[in-house]
Amino acid sequence: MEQLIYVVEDDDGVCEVYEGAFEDIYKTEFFENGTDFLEAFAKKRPDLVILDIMLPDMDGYTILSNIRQLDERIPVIIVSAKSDEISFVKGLNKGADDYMAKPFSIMELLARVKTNLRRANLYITKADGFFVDNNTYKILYNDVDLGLTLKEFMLFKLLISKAGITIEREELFREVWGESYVGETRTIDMHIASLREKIKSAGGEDNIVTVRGIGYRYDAK
Amino acid sequence: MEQLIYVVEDDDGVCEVYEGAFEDIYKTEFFENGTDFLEAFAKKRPDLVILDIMLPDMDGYTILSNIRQLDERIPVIIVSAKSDEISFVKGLNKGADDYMAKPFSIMELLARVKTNLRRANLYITKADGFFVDNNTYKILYNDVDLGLTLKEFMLFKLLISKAGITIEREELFREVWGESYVGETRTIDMHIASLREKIKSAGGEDNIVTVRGIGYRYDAK
DNA sequence: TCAAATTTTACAAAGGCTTGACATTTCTTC
DNA sequence: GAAGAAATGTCAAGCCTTTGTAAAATTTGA
Repeated sequence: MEQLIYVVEDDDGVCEVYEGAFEDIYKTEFFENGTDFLEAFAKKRPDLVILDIMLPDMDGYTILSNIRQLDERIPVIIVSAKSDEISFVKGLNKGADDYMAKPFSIMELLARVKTNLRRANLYITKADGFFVDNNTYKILYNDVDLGLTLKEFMLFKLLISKAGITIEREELFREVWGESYVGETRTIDMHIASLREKIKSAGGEDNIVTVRGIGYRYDAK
Repeated sequence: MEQLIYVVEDDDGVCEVYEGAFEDIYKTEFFENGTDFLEAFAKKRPDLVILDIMLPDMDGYTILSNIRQLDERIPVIIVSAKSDEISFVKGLNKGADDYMAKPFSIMELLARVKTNLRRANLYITKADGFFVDNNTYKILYNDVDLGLTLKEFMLFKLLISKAGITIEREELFREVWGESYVGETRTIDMHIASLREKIKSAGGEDNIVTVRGIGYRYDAK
């Protein structure tokens, strides 16, 4: 699943360097100022933010505070034009996860991004508005808890994790129930039904497709 | 609560620098070699580890693997004598949380330590009104002693230390009782029950969540 | 030995899962 | 296009598993 990174940076040259380094690995969106960024952030959360402290319209620390108000966990890497240790400490106090002083090697930035994503994604995967939280065994749709039972959770997680791929009944049964399918009861259908029901209740579309004769598939939007 | 840092570093000069920087902020213990460190680590877990890759007796990566086997989450910052990017990547893949190439400013190390502790503390909430005292084996809620027995203490400490993460019954059993779960008696449930009871008596909310089919989880407020 | 802690037993209470009957849809065949 | 067959959707009842709780039995430590 491709991960999304927001970069807040007003220097075009730097942006180009980032773009070259990140393409093919992450999806990136660039923002020249804090206003645009915060607007986008409110609409759609990225997996990580790279934030330049020096911006035309807004103090980077203000942006950081805003981010942290909306989201405690999204990793934020602060980038500063000078190795100003005071601002570094300030950033950390405001909830930054990492800090890099320009100039730095793009390899190092890539590595830091990777580390921070790894940490954040250790237990949470997200797709298409759904958050699969393996810590709590909950799946949220736009922050609404679907209230799934364990079997439903495992079933939906499996479907989402193989989005776009049809999973045979036999495989669903084996993965979720740990047995091979006996092919006569309506057990799977029932769980699919209640899944669809709960997704709809939470305001989501029914993206679970029945593939007659084979099984089910989750289709991303 | 003062946080404990283990530093594995064989260069005395470097150790002195660390000591000067860390005193008054963190409690530090220094180890000259991997053997001593691992022995101490097995006995008492620090809140963070600073690990030099070049050691007399043992490869730093071996130590890292050992740490990760015992604990998934304790932040480990790798320190390397040369800016060798290959070993950097190797460290990250083996589960390091951060990396610093010598020479670096001590301020930067301090900052990294702080960042990593902050991040780790997102998951390990020793706050939330509860104070876990490992010396007296007491847990206080708003200065009120819960009066826990040893098993209750270990159980609750484990739950709190992984706040937000569901712990399987099997793991609870293994961590607290040191055996694998045989799954027939109500032992764990009993202790959970008395924990809930004692927390309530001390005026706390019941933040221990039952995850049916899996285990229990402590949810921060 | 006594008291506290821990474990076990037994039963109650929830909650979730499965099942079977029947309805509906889709596919096949003529 | 119609009829039959096969697969899937739906419903509600009952069963089974898991968890909560009380009390008794056992162990542990002073």
